[in-house]
Amino acid sequence: MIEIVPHTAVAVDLAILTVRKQCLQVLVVERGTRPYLGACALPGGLVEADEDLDQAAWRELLEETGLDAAGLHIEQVGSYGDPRRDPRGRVFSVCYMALMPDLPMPTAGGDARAARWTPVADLLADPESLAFDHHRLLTDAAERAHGKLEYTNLGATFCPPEFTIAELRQVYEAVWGTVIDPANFHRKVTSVEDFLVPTGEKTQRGGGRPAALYRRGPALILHPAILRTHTGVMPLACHDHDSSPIMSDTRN
Amino acid sequence: MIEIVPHTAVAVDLAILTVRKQCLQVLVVERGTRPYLGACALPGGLVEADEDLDQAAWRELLEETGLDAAGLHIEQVGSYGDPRRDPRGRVFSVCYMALMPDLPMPTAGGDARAARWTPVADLLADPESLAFDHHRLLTDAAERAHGKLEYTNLGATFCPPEFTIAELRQVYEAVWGTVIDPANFHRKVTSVEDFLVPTGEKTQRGGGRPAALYRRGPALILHPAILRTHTGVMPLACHDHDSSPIMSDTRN
DNA sequence: TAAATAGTGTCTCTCAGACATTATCTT
DNA sequence: AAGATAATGTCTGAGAGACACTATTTA
Repeated sequence: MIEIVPHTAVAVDLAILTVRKQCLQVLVVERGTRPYLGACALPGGLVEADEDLDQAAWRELLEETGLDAAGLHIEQVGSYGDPRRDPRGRVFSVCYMALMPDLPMPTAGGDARAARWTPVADLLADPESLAFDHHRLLTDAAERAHGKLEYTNLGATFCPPEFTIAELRQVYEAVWGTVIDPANFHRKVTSVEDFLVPTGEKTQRGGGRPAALYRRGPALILHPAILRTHTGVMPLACHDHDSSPIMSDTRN
Repeated sequence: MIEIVPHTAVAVDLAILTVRKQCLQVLVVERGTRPYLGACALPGGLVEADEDLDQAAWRELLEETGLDAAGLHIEQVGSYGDPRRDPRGRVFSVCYMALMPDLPMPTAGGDARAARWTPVADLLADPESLAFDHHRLLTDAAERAHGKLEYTNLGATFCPPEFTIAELRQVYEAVWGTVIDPANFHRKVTSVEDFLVPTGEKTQRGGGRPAALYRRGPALILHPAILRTHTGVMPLACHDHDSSPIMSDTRN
């Protein structure tokens, strides 16, 4: 019954997202082989013989970032199977989205390819900015991330383990490209049950009154969702277009 | 760079959903080959050499239902790649969800397998009810359908081209397993811009005052979403567990 | 002190849910 | 007339957005 399609490969590609410098950024690698030699692409690789798709995605994430799973979120976005999407042959690709805080990467990953953070908006603005059909993959991943923030607590996965409400708000503003009223945002996120857990500590990272620190709470689904109608639209451009290699990492 | 994983096949499986007899139902086929000979499964098949995933899904839908695309909605749900999900070898599967009105099927499909509508709730209640990992595929597809009704106008794809608001409401009640206040539902769907287009005609399908007929409007995204908090929960059981073959179709 | 940021209070508007009321058909 | 269903009206409470105001830090 099953007839094997010849030369069929299945790959997993990752849209590893973070918020750096008030801006949604994605980890891209510079390709060291043909085709698309020298072009940017989402990191990824073939699924191994005894691997599940999720396992392959976690393995790729570890290889690229050197970071372990701790607190990260990973989620399948979709699959892509155009017969001509890879000139070398039939390669199906499953795209995963990973959300992580703006961490300094321990290593540059297993292979020698240069990995760098790049603003998502810049890549989405140019359909030719990424190899293969990765522009479409990134479009879908960014849209998924946008939607997930509305009705889940995944925004906090972009923050360090302890964070202020202002830091969380800046995540939402970066992902959505909007300006959010600080007062209303504060009231909203603190009123939703189990969304935030106060640590009792305070920080003076900013210039003004110290802010309370929170951890991500156990609530997964937000009800009602955070977003209704959005009013203020922020200039989507990032303040800093630095696509620095992840070795020379600087926290902001 | 690319090393082909041996014996890799990619299939597309379909969760073809409809609302029949006040109940969300899915088209299942009886397997005519091993493994899982005689068991029920979601219809599907291998992606052909020159096909995109979406094309393969549309082709399978046509083969199973004999119906053309007219007004139907199809959407990728997810991909499944457990190495042991198919005992014959490595088969990745991409699950698609299709939504259609309760139509009499022109033919029983290309092959001789018996295709029948079955209540989704029955299948979900028993993890062993479907072959392979299709119980999980159906779980994910049903959850996707549930969510999509909240913030899109896809509920209307379960209805015939012209429908009454009561018929649309019964779709929502069937998919969500809830009781919805007819008055509030009427006010909601008629107030959302471009959600429904009145035809100007009326029908007397019911016993009371004739209802106005509508078509599905051009609005794709509902804002705000229909569902907030749900109160009334309906008994999920279907009034009729008839899993009649699609040849002997009776409209309700 | 001024500037900056954190956090609270309050007003208004929209909308969901509950439910009464009216409208129009069949029997 | 009685019953059924369609459609509208009205009240209430929850919550979003706007924005004034207070609180607590640094320069």
